[in-house]
Amino acid sequence: MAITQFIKDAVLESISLLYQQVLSGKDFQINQTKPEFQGDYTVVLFSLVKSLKTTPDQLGTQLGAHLVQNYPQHFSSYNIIKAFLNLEITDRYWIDVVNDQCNNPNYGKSVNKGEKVMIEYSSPNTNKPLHLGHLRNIFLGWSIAEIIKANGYDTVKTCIVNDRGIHICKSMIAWQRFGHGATPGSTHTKGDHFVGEYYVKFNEEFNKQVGEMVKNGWNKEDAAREAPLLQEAQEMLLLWEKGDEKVMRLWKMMNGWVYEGFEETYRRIGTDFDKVYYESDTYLSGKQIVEEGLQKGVFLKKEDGSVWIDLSAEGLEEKLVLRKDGTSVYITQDLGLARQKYDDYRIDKSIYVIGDEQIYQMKVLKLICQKLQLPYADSIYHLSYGMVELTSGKMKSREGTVVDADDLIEEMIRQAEKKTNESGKATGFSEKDLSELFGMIGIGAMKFYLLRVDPKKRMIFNPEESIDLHGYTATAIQYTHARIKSILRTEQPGDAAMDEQELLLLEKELIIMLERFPSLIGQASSEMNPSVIAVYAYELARKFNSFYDVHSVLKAESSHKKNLRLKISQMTANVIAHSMHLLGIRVPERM
RNA sequence: GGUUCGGUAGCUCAGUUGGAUAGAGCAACUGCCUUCUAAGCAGUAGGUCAUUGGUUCGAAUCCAAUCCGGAUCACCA
Repeated sequence: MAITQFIKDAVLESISLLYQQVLSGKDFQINQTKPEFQGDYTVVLFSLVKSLKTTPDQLGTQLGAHLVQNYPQHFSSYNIIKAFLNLEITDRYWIDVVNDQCNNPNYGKSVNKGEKVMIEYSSPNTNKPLHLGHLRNIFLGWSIAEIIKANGYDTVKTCIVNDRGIHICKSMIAWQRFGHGATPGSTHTKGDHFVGEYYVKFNEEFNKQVGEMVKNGWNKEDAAREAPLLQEAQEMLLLWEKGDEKVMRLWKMMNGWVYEGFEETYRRIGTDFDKVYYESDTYLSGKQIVEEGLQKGVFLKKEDGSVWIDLSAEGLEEKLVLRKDGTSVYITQDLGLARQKYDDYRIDKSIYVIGDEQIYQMKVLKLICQKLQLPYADSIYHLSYGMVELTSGKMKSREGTVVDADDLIEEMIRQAEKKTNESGKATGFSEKDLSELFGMIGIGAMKFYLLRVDPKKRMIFNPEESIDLHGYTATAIQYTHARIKSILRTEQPGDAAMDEQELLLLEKELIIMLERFPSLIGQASSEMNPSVIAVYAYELARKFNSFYDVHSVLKAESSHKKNLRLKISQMTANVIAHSMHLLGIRVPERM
């Protein structure tokens, strides 16, 4: 049990004995004691004095004395300042925490809750390579899945690939007309980039055509609608929907190239999915739901045949769910996919990691499901995150200011290599270990950079400056881990139970931080916020470095002390590694 | 305009769900490698927590209004 929970329970029990009143844990607060005061945890008495009809001083004195007397193995002393009851926890308690948990590989994890959570993230288009925005999405989704898993839920990581539609046909047309049979292999280009180039090519050629048509007297809008290239793409989309063999073959081939490219990127950044959905498989299934909705009277059909839902009672407008020609719109597909997910996995919660630009869309999706009284309606949760912007403003593909994921990854690994070589510590590694180390550092820095801030805030990335490897970074945390491992390679903690001994301030502060880890996972999980873990991991590393600077582990004052410090070090390394794992960041043994 | 998210040090961000004198990193400056890894540590400097009012023992945190910035409100995906 977490110490804060223990204190709460003890205070409640004491109050019921001393005042014959039953209160709840919500009636008061436990905080960490500020460093300028004596004590470890503080009971804030203000909120209690009124209902107990007493003064802070009196309550504090009675409570403090009672706690110290009745829980001597937990509380060693107390003091009262204003209405703050500062409690000092016994060294014995902290030492036991280290003794019990220092080598527990499951420290921090909760028992299985028997509920299943699906997390959808990444969800790329097949005609554009991944960019910085996707990276934030992917890192967030993967990390939240791991955090939720550690908190005792079963998780299903998933991804919906947007692999059909007019935009895909555009790259196909461009490749047919301008590709001259080139392939990723023949041009030594990564598949997703290769296809992305043809999408760009299409738009260039299309704009050229429109420009010429305008010169020949067309008005701009008509030209944009009637341009032969676009006509071709639309014809191809019709053929695709009919399942035309030639078109399907081309589509599969080009998508295959894209997937190979994506796979490579996913592999480099260490991301995976348990289940991948393809829009081409699911886009039709929403129509069935529309049919059911019409029967239930939730949807209404207009004279032209289009189908709508009236959300004015919910403060929104009428929304179209099916076009008059019977084809589906975006929300129709979402409805289909939501059902598919539930049918496949019977999930208790369905998290969508999608940018905050789609808040409205997701709100509508959930509302419609609720109106249809679908069993999974309330399980839908949109985890919206802010866009990544550049110092120069938004990323715009048209202006070539998109930060490409693969470029950034490569740049980061180069940085890691450069820094490592500068440090002169690259000796004694095999070629393979070195390149693995550069990957850990470079990709770790990138992940940490994107995960350390609150997901819902938009963030600004400066492409002129590379992501730092000093200060509040993954690198500093990884470095601390390597430092500890270096100690543990020299000597492992012994098995002997530790005698009664007094903890020094920094030793105790470290243990207090380590003790908080499980409840932090709980917090990060319920907030769905990896930055909670990132902040914690850095603070822990910082605290250890402060400790390391002042106290020697291997040359401790006594063998008891040495053993204690070895155990603290071991536990710190484990908690750092676990925290970083929750962020998708690996930690090196040496660096 | 409606809805919604944000505004904290020069810059990038924390702030334990309302608690004690608001904290980190970067950038600047000063110290610390004959010591278990200096990718580190210790320190200096930097603040009208957008503004105003309210709620109460107590507000960066909650409420209201205002200002500034983003997103969104498609028979686009």
